[in-house]
Amino acid sequence: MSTIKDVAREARLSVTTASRALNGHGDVAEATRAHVRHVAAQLGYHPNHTARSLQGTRTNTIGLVIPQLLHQRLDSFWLEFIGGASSACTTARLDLLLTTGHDLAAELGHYQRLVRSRRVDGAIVCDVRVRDPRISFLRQSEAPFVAFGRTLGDGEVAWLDVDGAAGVRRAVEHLVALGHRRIAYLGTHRAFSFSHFRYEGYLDALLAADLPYDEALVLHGLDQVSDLATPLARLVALANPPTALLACADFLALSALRALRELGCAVPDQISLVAFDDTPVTQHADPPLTSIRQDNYAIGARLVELLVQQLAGEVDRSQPLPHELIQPLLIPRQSTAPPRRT
Amino acid sequence: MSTIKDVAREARLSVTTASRALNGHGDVAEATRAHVRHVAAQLGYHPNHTARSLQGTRTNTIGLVIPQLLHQRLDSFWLEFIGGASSACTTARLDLLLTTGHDLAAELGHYQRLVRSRRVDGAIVCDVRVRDPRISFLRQSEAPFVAFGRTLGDGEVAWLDVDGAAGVRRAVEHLVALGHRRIAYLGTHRAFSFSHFRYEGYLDALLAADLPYDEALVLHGLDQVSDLATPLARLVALANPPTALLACADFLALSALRALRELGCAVPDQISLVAFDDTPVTQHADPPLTSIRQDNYAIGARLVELLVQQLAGEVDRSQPLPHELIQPLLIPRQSTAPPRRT
DNA sequence: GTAGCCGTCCGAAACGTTTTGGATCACCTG
DNA sequence: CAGGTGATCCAAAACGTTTCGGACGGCTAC
Repeated sequence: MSTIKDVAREARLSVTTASRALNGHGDVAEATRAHVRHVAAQLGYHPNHTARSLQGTRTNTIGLVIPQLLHQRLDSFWLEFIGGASSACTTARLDLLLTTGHDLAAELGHYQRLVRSRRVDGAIVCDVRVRDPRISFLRQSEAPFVAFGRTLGDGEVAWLDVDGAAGVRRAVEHLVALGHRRIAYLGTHRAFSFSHFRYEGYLDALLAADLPYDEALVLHGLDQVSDLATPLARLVALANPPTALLACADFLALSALRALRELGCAVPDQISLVAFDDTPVTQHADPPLTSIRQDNYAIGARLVELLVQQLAGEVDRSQPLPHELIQPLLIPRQSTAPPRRT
Repeated sequence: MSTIKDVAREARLSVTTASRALNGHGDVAEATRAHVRHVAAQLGYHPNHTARSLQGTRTNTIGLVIPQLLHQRLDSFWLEFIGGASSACTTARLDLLLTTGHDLAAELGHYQRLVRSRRVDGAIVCDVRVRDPRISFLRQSEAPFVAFGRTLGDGEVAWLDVDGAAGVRRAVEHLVALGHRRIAYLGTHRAFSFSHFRYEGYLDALLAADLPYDEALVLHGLDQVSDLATPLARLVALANPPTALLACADFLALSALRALRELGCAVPDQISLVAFDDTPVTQHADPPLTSIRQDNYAIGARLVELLVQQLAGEVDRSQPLPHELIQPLLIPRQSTAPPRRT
């Protein structure tokens, strides 16, 4: 493989001039530049990226660590997200270093490795927790980063988030408009930031619709491997059972759908069901689920753009870090209907 | 950020000794090593990865370029694949550079950039074409790489592939065992290597089962945006219509399912349907689809392992490059049944 | 004619490591 | 006591690039 020294020697010029010629600097004669270009092309010269990174102090790489997805096959979120991020990286002439971690500690470890060894110029953190050690670390090490999701009390952070509370409010309004007054909530672990805000949206919406809060209608801490049959059976067996179910993640909605089917509880005839995350699986479910949609591709792309801005704007530390709240969309489908008259 | 010079100065030693102490070389006294370690820890020293890469001649990075997925949301293949690759990278102490390309030319461009600028030590090529310019390039530039899929006539290449022909043969045998004799085939563009081999499996299986080949039953060149309603209507309207449909990709199966429903053609009562790629969507479809399963996570991981072996085995160019053929599994579900007696 | 300037070029340093090829010294061996 | 042997350390080169601070010569302006 040829280096710039080869080019310089072959062109009978100094390495400096060869470099400056190829990089379009002004202080080299046009004829010389053309000559250098020609020689470089002929030799098949391409600058060594590593050497460039060492000399400059930019690696032109950003890091993304995502959770290990074994149990999350349903979720097309990540692929769309990655597609958007990667595509935005290409337009910004960056490369994306992708890593997976099987838990939060592993993810933290990866961010530490990437940042400390100067492997990346910046990072994107997703699946943000209410208190997030990855964010604490990145803040403290002063590495540029953008979070997908808000934390609580981790200080000033650049973030982009979907307005989960608003999404849930819209879902509740939709159900209330159909005539529902007993709306159950299926929540994931509230350490996840998205879960926290979606639940807040639920509480807000109840208040706004003047509906009473009933602890019996709220389930927390559910995940991919949770058994929903038992708690749902209990819900349905209540003296005053819910007429609608709001699941704060698509996999919960699908589990719920299956459990309800087994309970002989027809959707939407006996109970309505709303899902968050408008993934293909919820669309192709039977019945297709009413759900709350966000543009995952755009989210990934936008996060990269925010990071790029942060990387470019060298000195304006005085500027406040950007925050962006995206509005999700309610997509009504066949899983919601007016409640049965009793 | 501290460098090894800082460590050396602080420890009152030469840079050489500091380096050798930290890297576990034998020619440094244990007391010295402990001291250096202590100083390094105290200073929060972490070696600069870029500098290391420049000095060694390894970047410890491998490149993966995947197709832009906008129309392919259904496909959980890529996420599982990436998960496996990324996880294997972590265990091999490598990083994964992920890029997307919106077409073959763009993908080629990315491989060229990555390899020429020495950005990566090796690469993985997927979605292999029957003749593949990316593979031609990588071969010619002598970059280590592994292909997911076989090419035709691109010369000696390290590859791993799923035995698509065998998968299709099993599907046909399954249908034949149920009593089907008129089996239609829905194929994607045959430039894709997987498509090529799956179609060959179809032809083989017909021969083995002593069934006649009927051109009218075969559709080629279908993709995500193809209209299946028209060709399927034509199929169903044949004087001697097929009793079973074999789709060589999951998205084709789902499109077919929808089209058949619109045609009022019940699955599996009037026509059986088999899908390739046992993705969640096919499992949750109505009815759940009989399909051919491959372990995408394992495939991604194994590809990385093969690449790592190639990167490690410096000199044994004499050894033949590895080839691995994985056997997929037929998962019978409710979309296949014996043909209706006429 | 000299000072200043512009256009063009270049040597050397720098980025942060690792590795090469000794140097030094104490100790042992015969 | 001379020579050999280890153990421990180090200065300098190397990886491939960009940039800093000139150098050189010809031209213009006074």
